[in-house]
Amino acid sequence: MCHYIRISSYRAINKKQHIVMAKQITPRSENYSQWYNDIVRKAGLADKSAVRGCMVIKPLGYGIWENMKAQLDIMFKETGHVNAYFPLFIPKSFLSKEAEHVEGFAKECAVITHHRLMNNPDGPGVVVDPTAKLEEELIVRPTSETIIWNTYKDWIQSYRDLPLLINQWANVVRWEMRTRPFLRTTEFLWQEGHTAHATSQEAIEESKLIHELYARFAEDYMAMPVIKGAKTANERFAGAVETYTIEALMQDGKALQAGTSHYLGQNFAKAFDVTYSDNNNKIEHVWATSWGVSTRLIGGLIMTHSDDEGLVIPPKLAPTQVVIVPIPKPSEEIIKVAESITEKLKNLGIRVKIDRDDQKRPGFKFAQYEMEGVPIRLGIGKRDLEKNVVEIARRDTKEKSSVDIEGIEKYIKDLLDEIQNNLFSKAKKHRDEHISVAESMEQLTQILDEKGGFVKALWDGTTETELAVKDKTKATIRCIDDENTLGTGVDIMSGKPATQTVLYARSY
RNA sequence: CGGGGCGUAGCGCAGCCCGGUUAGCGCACCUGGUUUGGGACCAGGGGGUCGGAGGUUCGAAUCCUCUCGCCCCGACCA
Repeated sequence: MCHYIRISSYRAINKKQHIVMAKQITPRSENYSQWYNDIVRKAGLADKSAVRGCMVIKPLGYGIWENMKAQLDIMFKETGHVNAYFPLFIPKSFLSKEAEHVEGFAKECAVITHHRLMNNPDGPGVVVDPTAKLEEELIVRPTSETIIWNTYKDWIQSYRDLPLLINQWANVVRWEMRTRPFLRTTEFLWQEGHTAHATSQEAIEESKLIHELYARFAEDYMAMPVIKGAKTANERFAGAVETYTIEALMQDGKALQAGTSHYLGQNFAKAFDVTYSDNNNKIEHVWATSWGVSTRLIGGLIMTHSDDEGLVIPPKLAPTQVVIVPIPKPSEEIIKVAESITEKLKNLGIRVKIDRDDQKRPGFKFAQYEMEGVPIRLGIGKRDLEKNVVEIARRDTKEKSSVDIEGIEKYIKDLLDEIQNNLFSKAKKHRDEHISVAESMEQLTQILDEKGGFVKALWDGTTETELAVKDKTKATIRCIDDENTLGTGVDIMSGKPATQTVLYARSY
């Protein structure tokens, strides 16, 4: 049976509409970061808040996060992890126990010094009560390694207690100089896994397992292709022996670090004196990992798929996958059909919504749902019902077609998969087209300026060279190429012998 | 913290330079009507201590001083 009766495109829009739309959302070509801000605000993902650097995550943004969280949580549990929850506050002294760790985070910590307010004796309002000063200040966690390892000390005695595989869903605070919605906010939501192992080998395997898991999540669920690799010493997490990263490429050619998994060696075990007895009753320090992804992923999602009409959400993460719009507005007859389709879709686990508003006109709603990134829109009007069809519009290609109501649920289920796959292929094509090779600094600079994206080059392995390149080009080493594609030769910056291939990019 | 810019209705802005009726416009909102297959139209209506404090003046959104906040660009970073 052929479902397609008519295919048309609504890419062509008249001049007046162009002007109307331009008022609503800045085109990417004009100003990419303004476009990003417009998407966040106008699609209703997040709002500014009264607090500097902090955002209100609105239902659409939070719905995407909930879907990400639900899937990641399944994946963590499938790999043997369990959830727990540790305090928001960390005693100041904990932070300084691991030298590199405190070095990395000290400059961006919110500090609690008092625990009570009082009426202002000199006027209206309240002031901090000076007598309520804390003996030891508390830090609002920028990450939880320290409080968790302080706890693990009591939990781990024997090799039988290992491995300890714990994740927590939490909020953290990092007092950044400059913030951007989702990409870098003062407070953000994330998950942080913290595991303890009996051997170095096991801990390394764990960190690689999660690295792999993150890449799978990014590609299969977010439809966001990523490059996997290790960070350089300079870019490593404060306190880690090795940091594995997934790096995505945004539409403007800048890279985004989308998730990191750290092998911590025995650094935290030693700092917090976490030891276990092995099966020979010998005392050893445990080996550790930590790993996290945050609401930053939503920023990555936006800059991977969305367009000048608004947000585009991959079906697997879309809070609403299908919206049904009665045309021109709800009637008893249309609602009856809509509800019957809804029922069938829900039975297949598809998230569907009927627009029951009777005020706005269809054109307005179409534009609105495109702005909000709903993957599939069904239009049902009298004209369709006469032919027993509905109009299907897909968000990714903006194609419209008429499809028989009979068997529509299967058609939609397949179409959701197709959209998911199409978004991934499109993003992958863009990413692949933006991986270049530079054999000289001139080439590197030229590629970064004209094309953007990842640029492979040989590196001599020194931080000095890495920083010199950053100074010259604003690009950093996003990760070390696992396969060392370029083999051996000389570093493009220093001219010294080089045995490692790295990927440079300007990044968020 | 450096360099730019901006605070006037929920949002976007004009007015300020050159002080002078009742502070205005678009969107949004409310009411009524006509409409309704790609962002409807007409009519009526509500909403403002002009970021805050002080000053100059008969009179301040407008001039002066101080202050608070925000945005963009850098350094920092997931």
